[in-house]
Amino acid sequence: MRIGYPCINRSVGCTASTTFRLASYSSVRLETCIRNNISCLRKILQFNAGNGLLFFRIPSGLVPFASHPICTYGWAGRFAKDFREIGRYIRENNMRISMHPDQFVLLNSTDEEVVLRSVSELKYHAKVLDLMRLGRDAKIQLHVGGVYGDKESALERFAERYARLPRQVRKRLVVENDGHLFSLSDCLKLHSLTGIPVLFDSFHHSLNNNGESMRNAILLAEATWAVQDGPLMCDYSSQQRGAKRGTHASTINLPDFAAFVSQAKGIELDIMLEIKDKEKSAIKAARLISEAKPGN
DNA sequence: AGTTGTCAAGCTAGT
DNA sequence: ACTAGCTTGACAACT
Repeated sequence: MRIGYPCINRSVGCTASTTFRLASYSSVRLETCIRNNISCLRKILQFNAGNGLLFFRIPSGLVPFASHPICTYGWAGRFAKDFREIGRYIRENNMRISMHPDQFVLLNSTDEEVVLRSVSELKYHAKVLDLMRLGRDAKIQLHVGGVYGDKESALERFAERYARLPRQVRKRLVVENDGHLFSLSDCLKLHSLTGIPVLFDSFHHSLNNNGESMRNAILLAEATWAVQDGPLMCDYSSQQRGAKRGTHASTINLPDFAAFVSQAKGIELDIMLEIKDKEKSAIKAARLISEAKPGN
C-alpha cells in the first residue's frame, strides 16, 4: 500500500505548477516556467521518497497552456531528457503517479467544442506520462462530467467518446465517483459499457452512494482494475468537524483513517489523501501504515 | 510591500 | 441572478 497526496507540497518551498497570464505568453516565458516546474517536481519527488510517500499526483499545470492553440513551442522535445530522468527516478523508487485534469475537461459535454478541447487536454496529460516512460499503471483520473438533464444519455455519451479516444489516453484513463452527480454505481455502469477502471473516492462515496458499505464499495471498484492497470487507486478524505458537509478536513484524523484502512484489509490499493495540509497528513498516515505492518 | 481583481477552459446546486 | 465548489491559488496591476 502506497500513501500519497495531490499536486502541492508545502514543505519544499516551490510549486510544480507556476504559471502566467495568457496575455503575457511567449515561448521564452513558457520555457522558463516549465524549467522551474520540472525542477520543483524533482524536489517534491525526492522529498516524498525520503518520507516514505510513494504516491503523488502531478499537477496539470506542469506545462501551462500545453493544449492551448497559442502553444506552438516544442516543449516535449526540449525537456524530453528531464522527463525521462524523472520517470526513471519514479520507477526506481517504486512510486505510483496519477494526474487529474481540471473541471473544464468534460468528455460527455453536449458541446462538441468542449469535447475537442477536453481530448486535447487529455492527450497532453498522457504525453507527460509517456515522456516519463511510465507504465500503464500511471493513471489520469476524470469525473464522468455533467448530467445535462439526462443521466443515462450522459453516461452513454461518455462511453462513445471513450471508445474513440487515442490509445495513449484510453490506456491511462480512469473514472472517479463524485460527491453529488455520478455515484460509484454509475461509474460501475460505465465500466460495464467500456471496461474503464473505477478510481474509488471514499469521501465522495460517503456523500453520494446507493447503500453499499465501505468495504463492499472498495471491492466493487477493485474488481474494475486489470493487472496491468496496477493496484486500485483510492482518494481518501474526511469531513472537517463542524464545517459544512463536503468540506475536506484540514488535517488527518488518524483513527478515522485507520478505520478506513481496516475496511480495506486484504485488498491491495494505493491511497491518496485529499487533506488540506497535504504532505504533513500523508507522512502521519504513511507512518501509521508502516508501524502497523508486521516486521517493521 | 501588501492588497486585490482577475485569470483558458464547465457544470451543478444552493442561496 | 449570482456564487461556491471542484484536484490545486497565484499572477500582475494596483495602492
